[in-house]
Amino acid sequence: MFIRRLLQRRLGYWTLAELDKFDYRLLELLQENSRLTGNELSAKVGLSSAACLRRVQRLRETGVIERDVAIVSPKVFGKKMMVIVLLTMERDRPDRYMLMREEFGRMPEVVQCHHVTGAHDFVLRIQVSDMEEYSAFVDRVFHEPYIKRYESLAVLGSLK
Amino acid sequence: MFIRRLLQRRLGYWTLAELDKFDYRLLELLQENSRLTGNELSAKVGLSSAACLRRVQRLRETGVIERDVAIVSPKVFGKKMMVIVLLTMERDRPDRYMLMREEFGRMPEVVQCHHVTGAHDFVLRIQVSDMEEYSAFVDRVFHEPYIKRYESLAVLGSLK
DNA sequence: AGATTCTTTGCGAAAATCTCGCACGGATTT
DNA sequence: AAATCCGTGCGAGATTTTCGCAAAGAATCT
Repeated sequence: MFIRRLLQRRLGYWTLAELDKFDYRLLELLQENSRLTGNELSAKVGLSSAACLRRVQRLRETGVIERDVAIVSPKVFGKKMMVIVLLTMERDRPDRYMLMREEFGRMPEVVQCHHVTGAHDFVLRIQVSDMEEYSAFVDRVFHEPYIKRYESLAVLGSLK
Repeated sequence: MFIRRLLQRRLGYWTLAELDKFDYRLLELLQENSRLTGNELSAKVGLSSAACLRRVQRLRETGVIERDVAIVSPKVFGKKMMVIVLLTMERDRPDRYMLMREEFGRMPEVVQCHHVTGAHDFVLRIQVSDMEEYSAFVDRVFHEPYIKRYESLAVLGSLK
């Protein structure tokens, strides 16, 4: 177990080798439910409560656990409609890519944004309340000269 | 505020009308960081710590907050590669849709699965460690008679 | 309007949970 | 073999959450 600290100190961040089976088990559990208490973790992992919490604490500090979030039922925000958009940009404006990403990051409708290879450039996941809102969004965002084409896929149902 | 409990009792679950601005603010905050303490929430929301926690407790009980999860850096699990797949199925096998969804649900590589309208039928988000693993996944899953076409978009970078 | 009922709030005590120092034991280095 | 470096469990102390209670606000009823 000596490796842990050593590598952490030298590299300043974690690499795979430093996590043992306990860490993986903890991550697995917390990924499913981050509100498990020290005692609950202890029972499932086989370490004392304190040991579990210390490990979790370090996983957080070192960025292995990036953050903890509450998953809110989408219905609540009335954003019942989800759309996946395949976006193709004009090839002559590569400088636009970074700007686009930043802009997408600030738009509340954009739940996810992936920059991809292949026939398209971006895959966006959009969450809106209805078609009207989506339509407005499209007009506002996608009718730009450097956007060549966009394809909207309305989501009928999702898993995970 | 009387509406809250009333509807809750009658319907057994929450509807939009029952959430006030405080609830929305709390949800907004917890969606970003679910580890905020009562005092921190109190300061940002303008209610007492106890009131905040009581509300959050209820949001959880009633399913408005579905669950809390830790977000683990994908690098940690060695799943460094993300691929988005646009899947088109043969039109004559609508019965396959449900089965597919269930199967995707059980595959650990499939992080997300959306059933969509339009030119494609499914949009999958796949997380694997390398091209080799992805290749194996494709061979195993996509080479089925009822799958007409699939398009893989490798993710270069993501937001959110 | 006024009385009644139901709900939420803030406060503060009690319970639960987390953090931290400490001594011990196993592993690695010298 | 001695010294050093973790990680562990234990337990005290700190922090956080839960809960009961009285008071205040709304909604409902007369």
